[in-house]
Amino acid sequence: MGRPTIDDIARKVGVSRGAVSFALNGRPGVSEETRARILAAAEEMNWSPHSAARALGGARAQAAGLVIARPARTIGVEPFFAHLLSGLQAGLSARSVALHLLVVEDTAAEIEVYRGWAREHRVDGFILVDLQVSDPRIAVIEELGVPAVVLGGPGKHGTLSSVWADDREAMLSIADYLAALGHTRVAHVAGLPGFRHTQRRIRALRDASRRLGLAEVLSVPTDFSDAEGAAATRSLLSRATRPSAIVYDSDVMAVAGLGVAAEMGVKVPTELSIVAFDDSVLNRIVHPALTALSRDTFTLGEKVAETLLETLEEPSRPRDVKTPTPRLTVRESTAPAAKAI
Amino acid sequence: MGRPTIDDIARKVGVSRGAVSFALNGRPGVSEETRARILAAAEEMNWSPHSAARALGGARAQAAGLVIARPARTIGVEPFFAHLLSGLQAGLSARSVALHLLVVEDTAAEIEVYRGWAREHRVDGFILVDLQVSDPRIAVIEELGVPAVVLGGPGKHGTLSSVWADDREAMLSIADYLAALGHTRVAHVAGLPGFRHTQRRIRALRDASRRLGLAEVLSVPTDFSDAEGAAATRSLLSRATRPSAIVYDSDVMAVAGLGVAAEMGVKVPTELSIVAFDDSVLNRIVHPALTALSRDTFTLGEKVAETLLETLEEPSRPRDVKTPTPRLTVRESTAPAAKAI
DNA sequence: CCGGGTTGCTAAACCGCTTCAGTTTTCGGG
DNA sequence: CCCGAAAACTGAAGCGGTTTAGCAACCCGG
Repeated sequence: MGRPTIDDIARKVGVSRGAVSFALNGRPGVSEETRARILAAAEEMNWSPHSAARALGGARAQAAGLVIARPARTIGVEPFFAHLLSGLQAGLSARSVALHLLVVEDTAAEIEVYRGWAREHRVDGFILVDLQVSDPRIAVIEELGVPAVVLGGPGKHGTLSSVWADDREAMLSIADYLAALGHTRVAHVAGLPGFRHTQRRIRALRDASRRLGLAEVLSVPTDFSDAEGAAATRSLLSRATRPSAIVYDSDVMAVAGLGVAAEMGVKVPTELSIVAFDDSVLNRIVHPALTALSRDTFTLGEKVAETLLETLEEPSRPRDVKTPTPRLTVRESTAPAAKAI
Repeated sequence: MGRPTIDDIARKVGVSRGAVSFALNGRPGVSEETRARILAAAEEMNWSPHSAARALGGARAQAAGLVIARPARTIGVEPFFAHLLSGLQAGLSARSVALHLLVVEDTAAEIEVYRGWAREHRVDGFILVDLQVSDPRIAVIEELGVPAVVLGGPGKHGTLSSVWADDREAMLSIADYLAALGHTRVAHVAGLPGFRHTQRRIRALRDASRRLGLAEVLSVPTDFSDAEGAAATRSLLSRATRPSAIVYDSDVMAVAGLGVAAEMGVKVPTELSIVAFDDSVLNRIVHPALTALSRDTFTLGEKVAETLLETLEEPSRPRDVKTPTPRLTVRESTAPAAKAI
């Protein structure tokens, strides 16, 4: 015989199907005594609900959807996503909600997937990452009427929940630290200019440099790849007055930059300080180890999961969660600025 | 009004529900003319099937399950999984099969998830990774009667399909290359001894060293972490007669090892050659760039997806797919052995 | 012109669970 | 001891598809 159904249990216990359903879902309508017998029988028969059948009656699909729009081969270069995923998992699986994951090439494809999944009732909610400056996805999700949480903020995005860390404040703390070390010529190898957090970081650094009286900050946008990170570094270090400190928007680019410094004979940290805006093993295993902003991506993922679950419960009340501002982990790649060039 | 259902289409076209189902699924039972009208209506109404409803009637869930049993925080340290995921996605989404992903702490939990997902009909098939020496999961999956493909081979695993690369041959090619460079004292920083591929690599290297007349090879097992990779390297380089070449079972450990060499003043590649058994940006961005065995993990993922889809079609006939043996990409970390110590 | 096989379609059952309108039982208050 | 309300439970409808049995119309050969 196949998997046991709710009917099998009903027959065995000698009650109706409805009663079994009530008992198994902890709703009123059955006596405690009957409930206990039903639960025992279910346990004994090793029953578990057929997820599809449940989802049919308009109920939850018990799944969340995450679509990542990046060229497939570049994914996983940074540990960021993997950590985020782990955290998401941890948060979701606690309530046995599964994660539907898809990697697509671009935002257009991403939006199509949202449409499809919503129509097919495959998921109960979405998680949006890589928030863009003027993000077309927000409107679509709102139109679909599916709960969602946006990673990256700050502030609400229409009716959607959001979870965010204060990139601005984080960048300011880096600037403060470098200024305190005596650096005046600070450069910035940024990420994709279309991303919201890239813009926030660029602006924060510029503001800080004004306040601290640093020379004009140079922010170079890249596509987050190691190749562009290296290229940007090469160009920065080739300038007549080269920067004494560089902030990188990702760990991969920071490591690539470190390599370029070595290649060009620029000593780290005596001649050049390096700070990565993201932490992972990568920063630890190179020499010198890189000073980095440690945000706990795993916990961030958990937070996102939690927020999504809450939003599912109460779709009418979107959340706005700020996560702790990441702190600087100082390692060997930062030192006081050299007196002369 | 909510999403259109098959009934709406039937009403609109003026046929029965069954006819619509036939038409939409390309089965005989309707005339070409009616079929065309139904398809047009479905298109116009922007209909798509409710996945749960479909899954109910015993049909496919259109999802594959992947459970990874590793401590959540260590996941994503290596790009391997991310690349594999991307490839899987590419392969599965071509036929719009989704991927159910879960990260758990250990094999026991992993097995529980398989049981649950199978009972709940959440997935049509499983993908097993990190094949262990005597793997308890195989028997469980077989007992559950759910199609699956095992990544890591060689050979069939009971009734399950498998996809594998020839680790043995790959390791032999590394040994041959190192021997040709004149290295006689080769060491090996291996991965988890419980994994099948770790054992195969260790054995292959030992066999090769006999054949090539190298000194006894030292294989040090680790947990794949950068910390243990560094520790193993430190211990190897502290020996009275230290190795002139080290092969690492992962890129992360290789980079960590490179760091230790620098820390101990051992010059790479003049005094020590380093080879990584796995390739990624990591190997490219450090200096010197690491010679590595490049397996195309993305394509591997695609292959796994493809194999799973085939197995779903014909569960009775398990596949056994061998992928191309990875090739050595030589960079700057390998050189002829120094004449004297 | 009739019998038998196709073809094209309909109606209804079914998948496993939830939910809701009722019905029966229990129980407390007057 | 009766009445009404609450509690416990039943039975059936419904969710959105697939599938099967059945039926009418048509085609063809003898």
